[in-house]
Amino acid sequence: MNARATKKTENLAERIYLQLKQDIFDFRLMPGDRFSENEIAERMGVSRTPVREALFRLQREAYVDVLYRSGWQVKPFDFKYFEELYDVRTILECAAVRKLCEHDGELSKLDDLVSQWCVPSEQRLDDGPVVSGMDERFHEKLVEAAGNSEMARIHHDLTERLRIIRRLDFTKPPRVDATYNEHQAVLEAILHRRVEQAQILLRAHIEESRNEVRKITVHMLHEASARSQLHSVEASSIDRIDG
Amino acid sequence: MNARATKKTENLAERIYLQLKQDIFDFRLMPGDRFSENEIAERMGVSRTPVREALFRLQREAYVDVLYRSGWQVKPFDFKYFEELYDVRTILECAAVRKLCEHDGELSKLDDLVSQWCVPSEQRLDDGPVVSGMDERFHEKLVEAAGNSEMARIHHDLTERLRIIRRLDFTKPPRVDATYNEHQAVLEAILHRRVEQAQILLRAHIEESRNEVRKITVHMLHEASARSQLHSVEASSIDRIDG
DNA sequence: GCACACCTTTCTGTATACAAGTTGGTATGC
DNA sequence: GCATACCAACTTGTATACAGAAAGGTGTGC
Repeated sequence: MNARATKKTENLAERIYLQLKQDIFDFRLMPGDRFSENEIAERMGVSRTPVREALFRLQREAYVDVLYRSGWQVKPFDFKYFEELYDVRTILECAAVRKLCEHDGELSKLDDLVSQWCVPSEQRLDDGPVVSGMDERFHEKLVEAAGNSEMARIHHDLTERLRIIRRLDFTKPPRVDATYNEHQAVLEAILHRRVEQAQILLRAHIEESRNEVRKITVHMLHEASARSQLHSVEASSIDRIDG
Repeated sequence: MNARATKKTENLAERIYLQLKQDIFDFRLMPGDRFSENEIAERMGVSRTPVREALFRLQREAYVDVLYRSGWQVKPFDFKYFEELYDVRTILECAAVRKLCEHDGELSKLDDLVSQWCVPSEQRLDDGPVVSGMDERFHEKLVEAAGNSEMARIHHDLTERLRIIRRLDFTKPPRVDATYNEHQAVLEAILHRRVEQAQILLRAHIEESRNEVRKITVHMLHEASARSQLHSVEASSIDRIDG
């Protein structure tokens, strides 16, 4: 009877974790920002214990760093890091596509994706953030369909880590439309068991998204840099951003 | 001046973490075993705080599970899980080999590996555990040489998780010798930029190791099962082991 | 003898107290 | 005026105290 009564009280640490991650994603906590456990605890109205638990999780996921007895820091942006993540993502997804194409039985697992992406242009959605989320799910479902749950888990982790910059894609309608076309082409290639073609298409699709994000990120960070200099903040975070 | 004075006192939580992992690896903590934070804390002579930190890390690495307000449990063996890890490992290593073969410049990064593995048979080592460790490093260095540090990190995680069953390989001299031959063949194929051949050889090498471990694991777990039934322990952990 | 309810114990989740160390500012000596 | 040393405030790391919930044993009613 108390199954839904305890709907919210469970997992204080989890709540802090999600909140902090959202703060980082929304740039309320900027790359390079330093803060203490007490600050967070007071701001969230909890004790240090769940805050520390949340911070350790974020540290393990490479969002923050602990400075020995001298506070925490939001990890500065590192382009090389994101490039590498994109790279691994491509490798895993191409492997998933190969598994799917070489799979003997039906590919009914892909039905959902087909009905979502292979639609006439008038039925296509055009809301940037919505399509961005759909794009994430497309790639995740592709890997899940390959049947290796550990591969799917690792790919999911990559997706999480890339989200902070990936959602900068889909800010322009042409990218939304291109995404529909590219997903459709990939799905058709898989359904026709054309391994090489499907991999080439997928690789190209990810590469385009990556390039788009790369452009936007550079732009965005230059703006952030300008803001920082305006506020005469010490430029430590920006140094590393540009570096 | 106190740089080396604080050699050991640092990181109590880290120490507990390593100790617990070792306990799991050495089967002092058997799959399915249940325990509480207090038990560990008292046994290690510390408070619950660092124990909890260590347990959360182990939980994230899929070694243990927390049962809501009812203790912790060493994760039961799951063959499917290890099979999947092997699979992802193969995918990453094959991708690394491709990168290496398609790399334009010199492959001097592989010099260390060549000098270690491409030796006449009288210079080969034959101590099982030693070669097992060398084998781990061989595969890790192969991926590191590909130049993507995130890929290397993920591969390293896989290696860690697989170690508990992987070291069961190399218990017989023929496997040691075969490992030398196979590593040598892989390296030569890479140095000659034969992508396909290198991948096929590597895939076969991992597959052989996997099969060997599979056989030994089944044997070992049947023994554990027999022991458990002898002690008339409830068979929960063994059920999942065989299942 | 069986079933159900209560109660005690034990568990994790959270808050707080204490210890050890770093940092930055200030005061003092020159 | 500058450099150095000391001190106070603040930080994380660790230990302990408390709260709420789950589990298992025990006792009672039938």
